[in-house]
Amino acid sequence: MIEPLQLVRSQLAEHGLSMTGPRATVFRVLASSEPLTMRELLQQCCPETDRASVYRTIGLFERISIVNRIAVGWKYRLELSDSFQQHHHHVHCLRCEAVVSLPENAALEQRLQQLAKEAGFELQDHQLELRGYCQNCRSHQQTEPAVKIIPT
Amino acid sequence: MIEPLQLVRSQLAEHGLSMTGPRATVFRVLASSEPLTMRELLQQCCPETDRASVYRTIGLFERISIVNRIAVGWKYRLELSDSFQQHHHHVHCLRCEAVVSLPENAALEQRLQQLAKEAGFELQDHQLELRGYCQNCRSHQQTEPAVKIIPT
DNA sequence: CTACGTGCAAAGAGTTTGCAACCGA
DNA sequence: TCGGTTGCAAACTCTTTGCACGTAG
Repeated sequence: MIEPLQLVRSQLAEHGLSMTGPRATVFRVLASSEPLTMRELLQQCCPETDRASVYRTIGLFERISIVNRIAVGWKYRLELSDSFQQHHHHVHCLRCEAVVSLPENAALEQRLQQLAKEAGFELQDHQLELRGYCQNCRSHQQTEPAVKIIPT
Repeated sequence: MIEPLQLVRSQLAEHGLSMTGPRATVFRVLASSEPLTMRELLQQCCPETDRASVYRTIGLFERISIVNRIAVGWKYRLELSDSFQQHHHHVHCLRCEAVVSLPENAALEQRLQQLAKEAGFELQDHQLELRGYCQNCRSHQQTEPAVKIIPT
């Protein structure tokens, strides 16, 4: 992997756009961790960078394929695209909320390709999220009432 | 399949809650179509029913597993849970936005189970979204510029 | 120099909450 | 009757936009 920031700079240049402070900040923050929520990203970028710029940068990065929005639960998170890290999926612990990356799996990818084809679709992209309980949470799990009542 | 509304009524009863007009409306609307965005659901329920009640009902239905929020793109949509329709996944056309249900696929489900297990997770649930171009859109597709510039 | 970018403030969506009136079992 | 429910309005959170100033190439 070459200097990733340079890759971003050149992607921007291809579109006649330039590398700037806010863009570098957003990239750096995303590069340093697991997928982030927008809230977390904002917390790490502001007030050094304005919220609006973070939103604009994310929008731009998505359009030129530097960033992906992925679904975790029904909320989205942001992570660098497959140009910056290997294609992968996530497992998400329903108790501790941990998000873990799964190793790439060629057989799975191939099967999905096949599935789409059978439905008459030309597959461009996909996202998969597994949800369950991680090893740690399973051992510390307390017994739960059979029927949970959570009104309103 | 028995009268689905009765099933909802009994699920509610189990939690000491009751079937009401707004709840029936939300259920009926969801039962009659492909996964809806919250906006679409609101359009079909209001003003007959208040927005707040729709939100509250969806929240409740999720907690007692009548409704699922699924990710389509990075936005969510609402659909009835697997108690009311067979477990399935979706393909989503990137051009015409159509959302199509895929037939259940046992081999795939099994493989996912396996994958999670290898990562030390006990799989509870999962969601998969395929994205691509449907047959129709592929034939009508126009040539696109190699590099799209979409500033700001 | 000039088009692209930024911060700030205000406007817009989308969603939640407090409260008094209402209703289903 | 008595909690659970609802409508309404207000409050909040998240995201987008207009504009004048700043800046990379």
